[in-house]
Amino acid sequence: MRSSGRPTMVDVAAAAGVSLKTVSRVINDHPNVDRAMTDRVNDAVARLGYHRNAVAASLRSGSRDTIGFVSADLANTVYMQIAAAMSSVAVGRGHQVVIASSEEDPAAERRLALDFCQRRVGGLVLVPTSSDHSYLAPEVAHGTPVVFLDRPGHGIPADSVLIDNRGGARAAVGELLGEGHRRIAMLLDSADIFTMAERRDGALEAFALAGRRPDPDLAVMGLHTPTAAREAMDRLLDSSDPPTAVFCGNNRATIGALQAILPRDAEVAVTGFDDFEMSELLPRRVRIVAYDVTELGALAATILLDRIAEGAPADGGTRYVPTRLVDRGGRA
Amino acid sequence: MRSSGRPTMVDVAAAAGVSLKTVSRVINDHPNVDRAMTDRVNDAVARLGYHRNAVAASLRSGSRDTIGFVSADLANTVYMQIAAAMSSVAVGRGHQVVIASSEEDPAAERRLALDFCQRRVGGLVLVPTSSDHSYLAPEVAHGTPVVFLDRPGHGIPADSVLIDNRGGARAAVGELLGEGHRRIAMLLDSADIFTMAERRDGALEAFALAGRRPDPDLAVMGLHTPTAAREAMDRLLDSSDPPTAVFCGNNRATIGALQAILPRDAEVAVTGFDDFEMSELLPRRVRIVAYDVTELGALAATILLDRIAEGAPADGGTRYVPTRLVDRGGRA
DNA sequence: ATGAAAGCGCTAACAC
DNA sequence: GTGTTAGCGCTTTCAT
Repeated sequence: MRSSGRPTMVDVAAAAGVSLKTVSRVINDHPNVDRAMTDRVNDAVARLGYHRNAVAASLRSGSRDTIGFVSADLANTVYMQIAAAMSSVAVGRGHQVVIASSEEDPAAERRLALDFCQRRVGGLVLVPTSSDHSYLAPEVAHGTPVVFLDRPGHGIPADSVLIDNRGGARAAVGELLGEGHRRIAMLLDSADIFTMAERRDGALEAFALAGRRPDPDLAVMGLHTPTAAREAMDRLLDSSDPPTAVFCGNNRATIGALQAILPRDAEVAVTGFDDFEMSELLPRRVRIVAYDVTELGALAATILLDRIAEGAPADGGTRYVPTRLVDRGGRA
Repeated sequence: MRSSGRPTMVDVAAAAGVSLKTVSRVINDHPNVDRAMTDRVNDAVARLGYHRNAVAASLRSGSRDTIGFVSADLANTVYMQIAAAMSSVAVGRGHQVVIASSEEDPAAERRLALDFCQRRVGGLVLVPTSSDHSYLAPEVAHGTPVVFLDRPGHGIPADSVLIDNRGGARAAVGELLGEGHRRIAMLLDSADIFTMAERRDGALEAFALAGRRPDPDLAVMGLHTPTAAREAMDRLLDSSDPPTAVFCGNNRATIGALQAILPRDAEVAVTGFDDFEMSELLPRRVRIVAYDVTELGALAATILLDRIAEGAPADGGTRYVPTRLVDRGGRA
């Protein structure tokens, strides 16, 4: 073995008295290697404590068995669950997942995505923060497929995996309207966020289908935190003509609304988008527009791995993960 | 540019009419490069759409700016939060994080950890599943530091970052005893799990400090799911002499216990280890032994990156993340 | 301040 | 079935 560092295939070959190529064949489980040779090589490997250098291998072979996941916000448990689901699928197919978070910063997204490309990932899953992904065009052209997750991307051919935001919101608000609710509050984050705009539009579709118009005073947008949602809900409840129901655009809004509603035991039907841990333990009935987060991640990973395997460019197709309206809480 | 594939530094050098080395210097922001040269190179880079190949660079330089995280169970939101915190710290220090999950399978842990080493990660953070990590001894000896997270590892020099399980449990049960509770149930997972054994021992210490003995009939172990915990709690509540308080060893146990307690509105003081999303919305007071999950991940990443930076082997030290007893719920 | 040559550790061609 | 040779794309001497 060379004086410094770990043993290499050359060292193993020397120790086993065979050629470098034979060692490579044994290490990579190639067929057509003589049994005796294999044993001699394996002996030397064990003796020297040899481990294959995957970096060198992938440089030479051009193999790229890593996929990069650029989340928009890893603090959000939903994206972490997605990352976990992706990792599970990827590892099962001989890949691994590298994660990073743009923290909703377009510049960071770009930096991280291009950095992954420099490291020669086999493909990228992106939760878009920027509105233009043409900076990735050269990478896609050179064979790095991209899958957009949760939000659509722009400027490159890529697949997308989205939630059926519109349908979920339409079903939720539709059910409230069907039950006779007329004063339905809406607590939403900014409409600049794709999912929020979609959910709002779905809710409006439900009003239209019921032949009704939403009361603009009951719709509050730009709520980014549970606290903001709680304060908005408090104001609505304190008004002279409070809502009888509320539709919350994401789980932060739902949490905030409940923080306002529960202490005063207000009679408001609560429906929210996004399920959350422990929702079943809530002290009152809450309806949730739920979807299979694991499916979202697994689907994105599967599509990406298929693209990598087939070496074909993305066709720009969009897959929607369905939602369903479920009952939570109310058991206490 | 060569016929196939992406442009390389050689292509850029030819296009700019400079040497390969000059290109390398410009790309890597070396000082002492003439302004005119820099411009010519940058021109060629832009024209050819050149991107650095980080795989080739790290093969030659031996740099290793990735850290591997082998979680025991990525479906567990706590480990996902930890991964997110690690990624955040690592990216801030020019590294990236690769994640994988052993799913509590020692063989998988070994396979994943060694696979990361083949890919020449700069270091490993491991949530141990196996009880012997000597399989990593050659890697550690060759300069790959290891940090154990949440559970101690064995057989190699490595740092550890653990929660103060014992102290947290002692404080929680101690407070219940101090309030006069004498029939305190304990719902725990298997004692084979390090954290469970520690939490149980901490609870027993509290009893000892109070000069009391726990009732063995009230201690249920091996509860792996919320459902199992709920059934156990139901049985205890149905018994002739039910407990007046319960200490739950993890958040799954807490959830199960609440699922039993809330519907029947039983008068049982609930204390549980591990905080969870939405715990503040619970319809009754619940005390939680909480800790800063982000700190746990950030600490592990920081220690590992320091080891990598200093090139020094681990000293086998253990850092404890403190716990604190907090009040949750009871606002409704 | 710049360049020429060597080589990181491995796999892909091609011989034999 | 096995060995020889070349070279992946870059960084690192060392020379100029």
